[in-house]
Amino acid sequence: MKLDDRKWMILQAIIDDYIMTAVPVGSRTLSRKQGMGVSPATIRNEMSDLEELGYLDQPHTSAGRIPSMKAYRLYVDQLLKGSPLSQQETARIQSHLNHRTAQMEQVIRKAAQALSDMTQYTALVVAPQMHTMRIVRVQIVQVSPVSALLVVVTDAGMIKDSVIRIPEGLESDHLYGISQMLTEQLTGLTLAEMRQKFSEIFKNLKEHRRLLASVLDAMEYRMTESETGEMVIDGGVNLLHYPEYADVEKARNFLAVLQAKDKLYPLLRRAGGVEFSIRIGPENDIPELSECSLVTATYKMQNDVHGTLGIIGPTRMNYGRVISVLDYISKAMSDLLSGEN
Amino acid sequence: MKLDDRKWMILQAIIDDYIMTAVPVGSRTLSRKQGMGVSPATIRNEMSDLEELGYLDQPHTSAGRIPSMKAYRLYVDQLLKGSPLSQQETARIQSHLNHRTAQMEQVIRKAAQALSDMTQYTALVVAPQMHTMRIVRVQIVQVSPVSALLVVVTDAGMIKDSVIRIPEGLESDHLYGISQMLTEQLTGLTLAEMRQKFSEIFKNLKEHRRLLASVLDAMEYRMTESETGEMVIDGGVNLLHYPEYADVEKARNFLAVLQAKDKLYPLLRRAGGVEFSIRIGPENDIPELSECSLVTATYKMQNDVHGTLGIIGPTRMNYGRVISVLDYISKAMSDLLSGEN
DNA sequence: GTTAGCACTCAACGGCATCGAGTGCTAACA
DNA sequence: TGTTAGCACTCGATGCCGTTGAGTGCTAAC
Repeated sequence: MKLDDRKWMILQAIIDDYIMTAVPVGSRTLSRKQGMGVSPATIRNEMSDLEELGYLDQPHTSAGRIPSMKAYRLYVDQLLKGSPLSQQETARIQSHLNHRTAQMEQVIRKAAQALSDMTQYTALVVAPQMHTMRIVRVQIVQVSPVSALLVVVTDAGMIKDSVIRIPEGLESDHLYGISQMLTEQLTGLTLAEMRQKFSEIFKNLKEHRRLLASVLDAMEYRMTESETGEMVIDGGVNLLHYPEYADVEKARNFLAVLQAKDKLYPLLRRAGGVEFSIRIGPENDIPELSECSLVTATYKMQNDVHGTLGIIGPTRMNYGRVISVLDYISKAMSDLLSGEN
Repeated sequence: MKLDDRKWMILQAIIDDYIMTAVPVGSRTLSRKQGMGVSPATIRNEMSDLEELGYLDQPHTSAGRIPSMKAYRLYVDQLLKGSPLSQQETARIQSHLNHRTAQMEQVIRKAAQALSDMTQYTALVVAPQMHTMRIVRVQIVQVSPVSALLVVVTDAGMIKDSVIRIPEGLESDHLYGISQMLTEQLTGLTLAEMRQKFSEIFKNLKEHRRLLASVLDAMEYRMTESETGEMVIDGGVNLLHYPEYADVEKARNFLAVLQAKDKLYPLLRRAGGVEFSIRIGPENDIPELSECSLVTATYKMQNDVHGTLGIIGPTRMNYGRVISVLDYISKAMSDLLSGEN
């Protein structure tokens, strides 16, 4: 049996309808739709075929049909034209993003807000992985007799700072000097390379060991922490609007998964690099999310460094819109982040 | 009619029971409890009195009684001894807090986690208000030819940084000098005073106007932003465990309120300063939270600067435990934050 | 190949009886 | 006078139908 034009049109109509209503769609409802010049009976025959082909499921005998995962797959692979956003919509996104967003963290947070606001699903945004970046500048700023702020700037224009404890009695000018030295020594190195370099520095330098140990410690911590640390989730509550989560139990489980960022993180990471990735239902490996789909896109910073942003929603999500929004926002983020910093 | 000892004991028992089970408690259930040496009939009489006195409500004729707001008020005012935490519990809190928490923001975030983890309710923590603090140090660190990191340290030991745009062609040493000047000029000033000082500086100084404008702009922004910006909420999902939120509608509304930080913020602020504040049901002014109670405590930084932390839970929350946990964590935070920074 | 007709299925809904925890009242008791 | 046993009553919760209606599959006619 082949998926001819009419079958394809009917399948498409079923998916569209189900995305809108979350209610199994029956032959009669479908035939009443304009443009569908056939009787319910005909549609029933086609539906029966589509079910046999694996594109439709039937919750129970006397209910309508719902699209199967296979149908969604086909749908997103073939059907998507990603209609461009209206001017009002792009303006709305810009109003989210344009408000004082210079810092990485803010860009990420605002982007997540924009995403969840525009799609009404749940948004995820992760920062680029630190350890692929190279150090460009290191600066230690004294903030009290015993503590300082360590500022590290990477080639992607990312700024990370951490409070470190310093030995008492160090002068501000001294720290400035050490900063210069560190910048000189570490420029161009990645995390892994940096660690090695540090043991060299340790060997050659007798002074300031405690200070340098603090610095190394903080740098390593910040760089690895960002593995799961720099993920922002927004609009988790949005999904509670959909009938799929009319049951509190389900809602709670879903929100609990969002809480466990360390489980979510690899999911986003894995999708990194590709422009778009769509995982429908069980295609994502978290069992609690087997009734959700995850759509991700990539944004870029300088030097080919990239991060990921994504949307989690019910499998019957509005893929077309989600892709349009992701597309627009990822580009907007890239612009913000790779512009002159 | 007076609230004699037996009435008081019965009321107490009802509240305790209701806190545990969320089910209206009846005379028979109560009489079966050990230590209650009277028959259900007697208890019924007492209950009837207590209802007349306004301490008990009856959802409907043939249900048990539930404590009224007035009862909770009495309960928390008189009954609370705040039993100290067990060693396991304090250890668990410490494991939340001790992990690399030097930075203000982290302390706040971790404290919120600890709070929600230990109580299983929803935790709120707000940072101290910036504008009560005084500037101790200002430092501008170049991070690229056109941008710099502005670091401001306050007398409470709080560190704020923001990326600012700087005119091209400025040298690192130059920025260092300007930082020194700014530190000198601004030390000891609050936000309001600072603004004035700046116009003075502007008058006397012809150079670097664009840079200084950026600095002022960023400082003002950061200081006012922190009004609602520095609030962390954790464990919003926790409340979905309680039968009060078995309805998704209610759950969603609750979570939506948490989203609107700007509404929550004044609530926490208002309670600032007092060691403990307990607002039961409608005593907090947010209608959506009229079935919740808010318990807050205060933590201190250096120089009498203080922030607030609090718990939101159902009115039938375990006040005793909540107070114990708040007490412990607020003290732990104070220790962390007012220690040598 | 399409459509009308028809018997069949099954979740959803509403009515109805039952159950049981709880109450208030009264009368007996210490 | 306070306490308790007994009893009729209330009312939400639960479970059991019967009905309804959207939907299906099959068959026969167009």
